[in-house]
Amino acid sequence: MNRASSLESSGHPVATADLVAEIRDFAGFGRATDVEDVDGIRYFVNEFWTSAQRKSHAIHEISYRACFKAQLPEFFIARLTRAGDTVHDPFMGRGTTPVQAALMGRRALGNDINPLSVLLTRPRLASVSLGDVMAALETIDWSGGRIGRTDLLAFYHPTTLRRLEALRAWLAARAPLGSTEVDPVADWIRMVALGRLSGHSSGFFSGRSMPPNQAVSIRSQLRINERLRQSPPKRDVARIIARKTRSLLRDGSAAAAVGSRLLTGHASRTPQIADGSVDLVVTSPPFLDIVHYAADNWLRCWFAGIDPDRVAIDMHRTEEAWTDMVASVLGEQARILRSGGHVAFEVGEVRSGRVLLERLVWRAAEGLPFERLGVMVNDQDFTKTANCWGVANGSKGTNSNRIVLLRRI
DNA sequence: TCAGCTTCACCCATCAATGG
DNA sequence: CCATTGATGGGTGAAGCTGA
Repeated sequence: MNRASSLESSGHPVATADLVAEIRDFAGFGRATDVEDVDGIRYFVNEFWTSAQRKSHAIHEISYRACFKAQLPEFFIARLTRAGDTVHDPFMGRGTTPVQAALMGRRALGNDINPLSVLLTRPRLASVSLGDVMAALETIDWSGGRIGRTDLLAFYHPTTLRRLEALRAWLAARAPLGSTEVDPVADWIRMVALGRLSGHSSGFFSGRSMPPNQAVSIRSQLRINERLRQSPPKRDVARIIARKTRSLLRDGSAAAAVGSRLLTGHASRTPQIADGSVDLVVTSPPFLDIVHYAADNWLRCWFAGIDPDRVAIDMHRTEEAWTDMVASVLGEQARILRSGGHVAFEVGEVRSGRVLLERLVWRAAEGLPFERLGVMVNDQDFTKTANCWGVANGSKGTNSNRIVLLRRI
């Protein structure tokens, strides 16, 4: 079958015969790809997708620390798969890859060590409507909540906290953790609530706080309250959930994702996925010890009823340990990929560009059944949270997507 | 034991861009 | 107009390490 010349119904060209040629010849933003060899690795530098914020499907817009733009998986899914093919992300985070795959009619697989990932991703692979959500919110007894943790009053007005406790109890009955029999509407409501727990506007349950992708400690919140002379305002939890639901669904939802599967475990051990059953892997691992997922997620763990101490998120401090981790994950991807399938493995520059993680990934792939096609660098300006500590955008931290491209032999 | 050094743990609390 | 979004790193002091 000549995949290179076929076009699927969505209009995306599929399964290019030569990904490297397409990247080399790419000029979608009026700029030619800069190709250079550094220490035997071929780099392709260009702007490959838009740098503008919020240009992908609205259903992606849930808060999570460290997530790539949906345009990244879209770029590879469009070129390397066709409708019905299987796409996997072993480090799915908020689930950008599986959700984008489902939106494009692919079978979506995903995994993450953090149990929050399934809670944030699964509801967006189901078919839920605003009407379903509004109706369910009507059935909740909002006055029935009992405050368990008074320290959370640093974030919430007592009435808000009682409402959140009522919602937690309702969720525990309708969509218990670890159960496969969850009510998809309750599952959706929990996903939305997890993104509204803290923030800096009236669309969040808390008083003014840091953005919800990095919840501050109780102590810090008390200091913020003092400095701003605020006490947390009363919030209409149901109204906030309804409003965010409307926003998330404004572009529609994923057409009931067929055969999707989400796992909670190590990226290097996914025995639930059969040998040779995957067409494309698009992923991005944690970058060394840069992002502290456990600390960021304490408030969400409370809401969801997850014991944060039981979430064993590995931190790889040294480059050697990190490279070993990547090698074991790539070994597992080699097992589940079909011959001719691809891996797009994204990293960023860390430690002010002194550590080039893509070189470590390149080395980790050595000896595995992969053809190493090169490193694609998506180079563009964007703004980020580091501004709040006076770190200028574009100067420090991660400012580009660097994607190691592999083809399964 | 201790000086001298390195590493670790923790704290901090924006603003530009975009879309409704 | 206003709500919402976004892959930190430098400063600090404690703790750890090394060699005499």
